Formats: sequence, C-alpha cells, structure tokens
Amino acid sequence: MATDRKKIELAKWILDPDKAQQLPDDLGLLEKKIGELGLDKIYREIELPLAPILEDMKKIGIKADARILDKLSKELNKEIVELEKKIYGLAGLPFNLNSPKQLSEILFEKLKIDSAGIPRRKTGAFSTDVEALTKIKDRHLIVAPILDYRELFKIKSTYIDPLRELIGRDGRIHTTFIQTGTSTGRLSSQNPNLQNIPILSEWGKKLREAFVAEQGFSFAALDYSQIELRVLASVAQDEKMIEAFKNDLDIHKMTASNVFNIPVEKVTPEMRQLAKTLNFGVIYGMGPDAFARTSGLNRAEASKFIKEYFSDFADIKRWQEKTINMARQTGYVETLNGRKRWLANIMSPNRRLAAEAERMAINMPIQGLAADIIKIAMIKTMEILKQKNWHMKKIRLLLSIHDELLFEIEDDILKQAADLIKKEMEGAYTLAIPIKVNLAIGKNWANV
DNA sequence: CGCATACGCGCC
DNA sequence: AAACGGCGCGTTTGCG
Repeated sequence: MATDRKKIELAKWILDPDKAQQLPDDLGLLEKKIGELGLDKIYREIELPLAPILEDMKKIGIKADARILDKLSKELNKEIVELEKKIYGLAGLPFNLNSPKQLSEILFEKLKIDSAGIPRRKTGAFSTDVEALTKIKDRHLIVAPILDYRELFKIKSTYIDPLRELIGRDGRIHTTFIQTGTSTGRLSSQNPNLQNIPILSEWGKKLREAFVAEQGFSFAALDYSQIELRVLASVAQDEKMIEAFKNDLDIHKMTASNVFNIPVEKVTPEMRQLAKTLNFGVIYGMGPDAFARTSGLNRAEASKFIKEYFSDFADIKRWQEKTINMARQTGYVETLNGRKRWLANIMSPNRRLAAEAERMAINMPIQGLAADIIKIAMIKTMEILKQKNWHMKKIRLLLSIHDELLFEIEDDILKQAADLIKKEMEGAYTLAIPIKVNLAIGKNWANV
C-alpha cells in the first residue's frame, strides 16, 4: 500500500493534475475534497491500487543486451562520421551540425538556398526542422545527408548510448513510471523514458532488438486497437462511428468513404491516409492550418474536408461544443469516471489562450478515459495474476505505453496467459462498442 | 560553471 | 508565425 507521502502526492495531483493550485499537505483535508468533487473512484479504485503495480514494474525492469547496443553504437558512429565529412565538404567548412542556428546560417546565408516557404523561429533564424529541410531537399545536395545525419545522431545520442549506461548489474533497465506527471491521467516514463523508444525507422527496429526476454520467457505485447477513437465514438455517442466499430470496419476507410461520398470499395490509400489524419486531428482539436500542413492540401481544401467531416459525424461536433460549454460554466472537463482537469484559460479574453484551452477541453475526456481504461486493465490483470500465483514468478508486467502493455511471460504458460490478459484488457471497461486488443508475441521487442 | 531556454524529435 | 492533444530528453546558447 502507498505511504501517506505518496497518497498526498496522488491526492493533490488528482485534485489538480496541472499542479496550478496550492493545496495543503494534509491527507485528511485532501481526501475530503476528493470525495466532494466525485473523485473517489479515480483515487480509490484506480490510482491507489495502481501505485504498487508501478513500483513492481520499476523493480523488475526490462532486460537489455549490452552487446547489441555497443555494436549499434559503433555502426552508427561510422555512419555519422561519414555523413559529417560529406556535409562539411558540401558546406565548404566544418560547423556544429547540432546547432540549428549555425545550420541555418550555412544553408540560407553561406549556400544561399532559397528560403521561400520556410518559417522563422522566434530567434529570427530560419527553421531547420525536418519539415523545413524536406521542403528544401531539392534545392541543394547538402540537405539529404543532413536529414540522414539528424536521424542517426538522434538515435545514438538519445537512445543507444544512454540506454547502454542505464543497464544495471542485473542486466536490466529500470524506468520510473510517473503516476502524477500528466494533466490527462496518462502515465509518463522517466530515466529513461521507455514510452518513446523508436519503432518506425530501420535503426529503431534494430534498437528494439536489444530489448530481450529473459531465458525461458517471451514478450507479449498487447495493444488496444484504436482506443481513443472508440472512446470518442462512445463518449460522443456518434451512431455512425459506433456502427462502424460494432461491425469491425476499417475506421479510417469508413471515414474516407463518408468524407468523399463514395463507396468504401472506391477508397484509395491516399484518401484513407487523409481520413486517418482527420480522425486523429479531431481528437486533438486540429484546425484547417494544421490539417493543411500535415496533409499537403491547401487551406481551403483543408477547411472543406473538416467541414465535411463534421457534417458526416455531427454528434462529434455537438459533443465537442457541449464539452467546451461545460468547461466554460464549471472551469473543468472530466472523463466518464470523473477524472478532472481544470482549465483556467477557458474564459480568457486572449483568444490564443482560450482556443488552446478549448483544444485541451476536447482532448482530455478522450485521452483521459483511454488512460483510465488501461489503468483499470492493469489492476484487474495483476489481481488475476496474483490469484494464480504467476505474478513476478511466471509473468511480469514490464511496460505501460499509453495503449499498450508489455509483459514477460514464462514459455510454459505463454499462450494461455496471454489470452487471459487479452480478455482482461478487453473486459476492463464497457463502452458503447467492443474494445479490441491485439496480441503479439516475440523474444525481443522488435519482433512483437 | 551551472541553469534556463530554444530547438528539435522520439513515442502514443 | 502559428494554433494538433499528451509526454521526456539531448544539444546548443545565453545569462548570471
């Protein structure tokens, strides 16, 4: 059970996850307030039981193969040095490639690359982020190797080398899951952050191969399928989206079919990608500008698609408006479980701040309920594992990555145990639609 | 020299 | 220019 110190920290965070208020360190007072604000379920049924589970996860850690990391570090170093040479040659002089300021000077002053369409940063320098560099990729030969350099340097300096140093004498890496670190109810992971290990790039995959299951064990990765969109459909009670999930349709395809007013069979991959961006954008409160930027459309087209989206899924629009109005009246938003986030700026006369608060308002009940669900699943699952006397001996919960749980399971019970966990996760909460979990099994984190 | 900030970027 | 929600972290740069 949690210490009073820990309980106080949790209670204060639940009362005010942005930590903007000055709350007393008096547990009695805090718990009284929790009751008054309808936060008992969050406090007593979710966060308090979760605390010891996170402690166990930290203690057990995840096994990492130092030899693989060492090998990757050497390989990356070779690539990075070669890219540096090439880039300095094209620039005509060496400079600090990791300095956006210096890089900007080289690109746009020394080499005089056309800066049309490249935004300036607040320091006045032209942006050199991946979006900007991609835009000028065809304007000079130096750009492509810079993009390559960025990717490789990032993976080496942020992941490979620090992770190597964090392997303990037990051969494992022990992240800290922070229970009071987010404003929406999610967990975060620190020192190292194991919630943002690369997965998409080729080198990211190689890195994940360094995370390995203990001898005689395998990894089981279970991730909720489209959990935030399912939560959105359910919370907003959008019949069209609910039906799609009930029928286990490809949700992005269905969205494209609606937005483009064509049958599902006629949806192209490009249309589906656009619909996918829209679906995620809706959860984040994306406007026409951001949608245009990420989709490659112009502003007018982007606006048109957003409008079409909300006419097809009118209940979602209505829910968003209702949620923002409630926030204006009460000063907070909440998940179906009562988890709250106070939005001080929702009535701000500063439109930028008010609009920012509105986006937080429509995001938090979705992201927060998804977080509630996976936390409930963690608690229910661990209870079962303890009953079966598997906990820590034959099964360890290693990581929680927002919509995914990574377990290490002894091979003799692997299949039956993984299926059991899957059922627990799917049954953790009842929405208007089924909750689906994907299961993957492998000996390392790249192969799950 | 340490610290805060800006920038950039990995993940969900 | 930016305004797409939630995080943690490495490097550079400017300041005290």
